[in-house]
Amino acid sequence: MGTAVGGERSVPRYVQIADEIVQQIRAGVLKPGDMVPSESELVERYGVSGGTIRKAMVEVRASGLVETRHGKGSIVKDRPPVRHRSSDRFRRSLRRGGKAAYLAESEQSGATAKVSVLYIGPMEAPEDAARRLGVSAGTQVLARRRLYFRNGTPVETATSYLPWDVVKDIPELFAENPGGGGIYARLEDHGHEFAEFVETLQARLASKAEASELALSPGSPVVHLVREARTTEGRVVEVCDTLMAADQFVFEYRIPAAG
Amino acid sequence: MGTAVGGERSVPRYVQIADEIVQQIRAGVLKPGDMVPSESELVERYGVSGGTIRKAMVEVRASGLVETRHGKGSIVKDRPPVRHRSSDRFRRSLRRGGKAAYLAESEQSGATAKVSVLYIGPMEAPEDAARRLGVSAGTQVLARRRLYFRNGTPVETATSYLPWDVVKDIPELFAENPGGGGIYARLEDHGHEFAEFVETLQARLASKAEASELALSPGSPVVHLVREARTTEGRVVEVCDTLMAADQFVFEYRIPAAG
DNA sequence: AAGTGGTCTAGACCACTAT
DNA sequence: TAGTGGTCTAGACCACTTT
Repeated sequence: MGTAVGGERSVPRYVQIADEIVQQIRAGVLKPGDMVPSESELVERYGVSGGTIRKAMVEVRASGLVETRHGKGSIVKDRPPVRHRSSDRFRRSLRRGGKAAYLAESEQSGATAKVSVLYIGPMEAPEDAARRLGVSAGTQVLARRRLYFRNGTPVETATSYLPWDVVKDIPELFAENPGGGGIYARLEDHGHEFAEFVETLQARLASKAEASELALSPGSPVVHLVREARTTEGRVVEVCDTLMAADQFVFEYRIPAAG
Repeated sequence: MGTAVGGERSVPRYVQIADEIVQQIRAGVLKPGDMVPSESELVERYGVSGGTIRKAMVEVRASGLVETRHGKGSIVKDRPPVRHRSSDRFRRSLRRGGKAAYLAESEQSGATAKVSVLYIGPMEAPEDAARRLGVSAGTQVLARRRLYFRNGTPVETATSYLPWDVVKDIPELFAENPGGGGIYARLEDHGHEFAEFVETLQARLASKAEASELALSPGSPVVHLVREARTTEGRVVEVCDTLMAADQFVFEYRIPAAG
């Protein structure tokens, strides 16, 4: 029945249990790849009801140390060193190497990387992208939608929007692999010289749909990053809208003091 | 009893209810300052048990649109236009104005801003800050710890660490108000010319302690930003470690394409 | 079929806030 | 004191995974 201890300690039992489990992971008692004991086993071990264990596991999941799958159980996640996403990645000199920024960065940090192309083709520009491109909402643009994997798990979705008049004469931009240096190199090949990239970031919790696309537990934080690529003529020729699992990325920006 | 509908719709009842409440807020049926109906009232209205409403309200809180206080209820939050934290804030020309970056930015977006100084004085450098400053851990440095408010609620904590040999001859750096242009202006007054600022950002969920310091619901996302201020001599003369409520900030960075 | 997590119930007691 | 959210229970049924 509803005994409800409460009076003794101010910290709730489910938090205590969650902390204990998290500590076991951090201390290495539970190693990456190990299964966390099942909820019914935890009910026995701690002598509490299922609901309490359930709440505790919600907390444990929020720590990001564990991944839970429905009929299976909870498994301790690998803790890959987070990827360093630097503003240097758009420097012209680093594009010459041939590899796209993502693959280069990932392999440098010793992880396997994969890109899966979800869609390349015409699309009516969403409102935000249209505004940034300087066209009216609903105008047809080229969309390039990708899903990025790291060590086999999806970590980032990205959709690039490019004005149709810019892309219509550049067939490489319709290919899955646009060639060495990525789409920015192709755009510069065709006379669009870049002046700067402007990135805006906002962190928030993933929606249900986003969480499932990135294989995150609900309530996981994500970073929403939108990049505008501006040419020396002052035109935005690409808007890239990306959503990233927050625990997989550290962002680095260098800001010159001059001016 | 445990009837457990389940079979009919795949989307759980508590999610449906949460979405309905969130929609009412977004549509303006519930306006900022309004109280959300009490949980027991929602139990009646939706004909479900308390536990289901409870879970729904957890979802609603996760949206960031609502603030819940214990014996009181849930109130619809003001949705101030998020503050645009631009990389321009460190340009020398914008420092001359006299105001510190934070106050200027906030007032520009029509919000009341306040800074509360928590501590200014000597401190043993934490490991991360020491490494970035190029001193050994535990070395004495000057720490300046502040709490920033926006419209009366805390949104950001920031701690600056500066090497003792740099600050010992600059008395203004020990004052609550270091004068026009902030500490960067004072450092330049004393011959430390800045070359660049390097910021690293990571988003994650707030710990229990952090949540209470920033008056956030547990499970709210925060952004951890660390800035290094580098002089033309290649020395890091300040490390600023800040923690921000994620929903209060949009970050903007401009990246030159040259190089 | 057995075991796992996911949803839901109906009711208890506690702690905080108002009056 | 009345009303609110916060914790907890004991048990039900469902959906997914594995054997």
